[in-house]
Amino acid sequence: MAAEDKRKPMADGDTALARLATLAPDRRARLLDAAEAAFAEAGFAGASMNAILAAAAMSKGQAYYYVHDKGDLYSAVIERALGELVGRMDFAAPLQAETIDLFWDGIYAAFERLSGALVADPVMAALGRTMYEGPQTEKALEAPLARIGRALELLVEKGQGLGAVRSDMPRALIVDMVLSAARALDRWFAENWDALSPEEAARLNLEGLKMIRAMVASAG
Amino acid sequence: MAAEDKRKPMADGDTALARLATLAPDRRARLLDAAEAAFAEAGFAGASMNAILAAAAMSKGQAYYYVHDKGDLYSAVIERALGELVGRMDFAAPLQAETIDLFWDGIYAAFERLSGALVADPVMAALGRTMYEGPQTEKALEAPLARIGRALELLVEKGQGLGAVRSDMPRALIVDMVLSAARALDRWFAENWDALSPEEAARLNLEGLKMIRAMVASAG
DNA sequence: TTCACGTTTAGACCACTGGTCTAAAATGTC
DNA sequence: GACATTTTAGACCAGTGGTCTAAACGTGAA
Repeated sequence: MAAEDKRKPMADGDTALARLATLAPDRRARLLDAAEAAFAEAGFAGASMNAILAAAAMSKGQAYYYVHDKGDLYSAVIERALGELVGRMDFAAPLQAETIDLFWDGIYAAFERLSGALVADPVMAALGRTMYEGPQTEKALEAPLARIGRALELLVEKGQGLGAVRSDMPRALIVDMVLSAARALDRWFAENWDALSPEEAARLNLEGLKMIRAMVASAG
Repeated sequence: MAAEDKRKPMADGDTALARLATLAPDRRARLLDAAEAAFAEAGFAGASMNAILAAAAMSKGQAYYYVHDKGDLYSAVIERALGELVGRMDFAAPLQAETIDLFWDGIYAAFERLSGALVADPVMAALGRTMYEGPQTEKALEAPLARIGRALELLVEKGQGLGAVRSDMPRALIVDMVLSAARALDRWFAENWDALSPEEAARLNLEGLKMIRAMVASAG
């Protein structure tokens, strides 16, 4: 607890995570797979480290050699999942758009791809719902979220440059509100998917994005 | 674990919560106060039941006689907090509004009151952030959230009647998106409050509400 | 006053949690 | 082969939410 303990606060965590990167890919995958399933099903706090390790056939000493914390493990899981997701979204088109309409169309397409991926992969969707769990996850998510935030911020910046997105509000606030509304939309879809005809689902998805657009579009 | 154990699944919980209602008000308050502080500081999972009971000077047997669960205790805390909050908001004006402008003005005023209350009471704000923690809280929140959802739904219904709110999307979805965006707005305020001048804060608050309005307003 | 009976309280106890630690095993390196 | 470093195993620890038994308390009848 002494101040001196904090001289290199992240040293242990860093070396541990660095080791994780060098772990044989199959063992690494076994660990992350087991953790991902557990977190998705029970949330961060609800998932049992012991159960994860048992499922991954990994001893405690081994695991805590490659990971400093339950939080570290969680970060690694999220980071991997996030990598797959943003890869699927592909924001190249809207980022290079030269008109407001092309900008929005590109975004519609990217979010449609994301939504499709989440609907097709309920584990990933559940994992995403985990991310607002509380102080413990919040800390573990700093790094991964910063990355996705930067990506979205780039998008908002581009939109502001085109005059598509309002410039009279802090960019970070706009990013937050868009993310939140988008997640609400997605959660609603996840919950009501079975009761929707494909056409209705498509219409609501597009219309939901238009609502978000209306929220952030520059006035006039 | 046998099926027969579930014949009356909520009986115990119900009787326990019913007993809590009859507990002497001061002891009840002592318990709920301690729990509220703990949940606000550490989240649902992070808060220690033992610590709460110690702070409330209450034995384990006593507590679990009045409450079936940690979740039950959490529900009780949220319910009490929610009661105070909705009391402060007062939606009478917008619910009786006869023009679109009056409707929105009433809502602006109510949300301004809410925002003020949350800013003035950081414990309450932290408690609110707790509510998306995961499967465990979600279950405990069903009852309290249903109540607030019904209130907001009434509001949306009124808005649709006036033509202020779009009617081409499921009402539940609109409610979800509004709640999410509003919470994002509020969280952003909580985090950036210190860096804001009062005038800027007021402007952003109003403008943020207008963004939400733009999102749900009927087209044209 | 004494007894009986339902309600309420105390806290020892339980299985399990995430995390630490030591000692052994494995793996280089000369 | 000998030595040092990296890696693994799992007993162990304090603390968790929750259960359970036994005592304390209150109350009305005899």
